[in-house]
Amino acid sequence: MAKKTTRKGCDTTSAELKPDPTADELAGLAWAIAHPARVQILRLLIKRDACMCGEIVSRLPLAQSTVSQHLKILKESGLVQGEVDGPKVCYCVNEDKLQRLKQLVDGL
Amino acid sequence: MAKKTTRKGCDTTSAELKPDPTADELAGLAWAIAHPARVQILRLLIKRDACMCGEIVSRLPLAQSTVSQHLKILKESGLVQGEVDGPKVCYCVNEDKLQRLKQLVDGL
DNA sequence: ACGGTCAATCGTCTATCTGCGATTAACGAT
DNA sequence: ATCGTTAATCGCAGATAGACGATTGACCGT
Repeated sequence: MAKKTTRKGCDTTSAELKPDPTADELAGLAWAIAHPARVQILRLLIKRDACMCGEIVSRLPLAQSTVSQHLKILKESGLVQGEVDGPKVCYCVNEDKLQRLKQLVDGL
Repeated sequence: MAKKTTRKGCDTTSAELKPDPTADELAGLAWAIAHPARVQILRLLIKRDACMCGEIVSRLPLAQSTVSQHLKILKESGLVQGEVDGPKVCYCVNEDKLQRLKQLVDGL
């Protein structure tokens, strides 16, 4: 079987999938910004309009716990990192990861 | 304790959130590629290594129905469009949307 | 008209996301 | 040591994603 016409000269015998680690990397980073609230949070941090969780809460129509959750997701993606500053936490963008995201998207 | 009562009532002081429609737009496009399988599908279509659903199925370790679901999501995002070609459907990338995604990410 | 091929949809199941209030934990200041 | 501020976590609920097999639908050939 597998008599499908050679569509593009590429191996028609099913190359299966290559490990393609960048697919997971890109998907993970994209997932981090796949929610409007997280996009807005990220933008606030990029523009340095906000830095602490409380500031973000006051700018978004979301509860503090919800914002904290989104921040957690952003942190896990690596796009954002938090520096403990006393009882507060100052969040800032991880420029390297942000550039990596741009690079991966641009290379699509 | 204090009085966290009027949580949403005391927001008037700050700028709240700007409508920021691009946040939703970016989140929507990011969501489309927020899954490794969809990243790989998109890449196959970009490289034109594959065009039909069946071809994609043979390259990914996923069932046909699952691939069809992912294609549906990609279509709904606008990144991909399908042209009916007889009993088959030839999927191809919507370059405009792809460029828009790159633009939005780059503008972060 | 009838199969055969291809893709979409249906139904189901599990796992995760999203949101919130309430609670807990960490820290600085008094 | 205690209090007030700030953020993280817990527990709960509803909604949705993700995967699959099975079915349905569309279309081309004979």
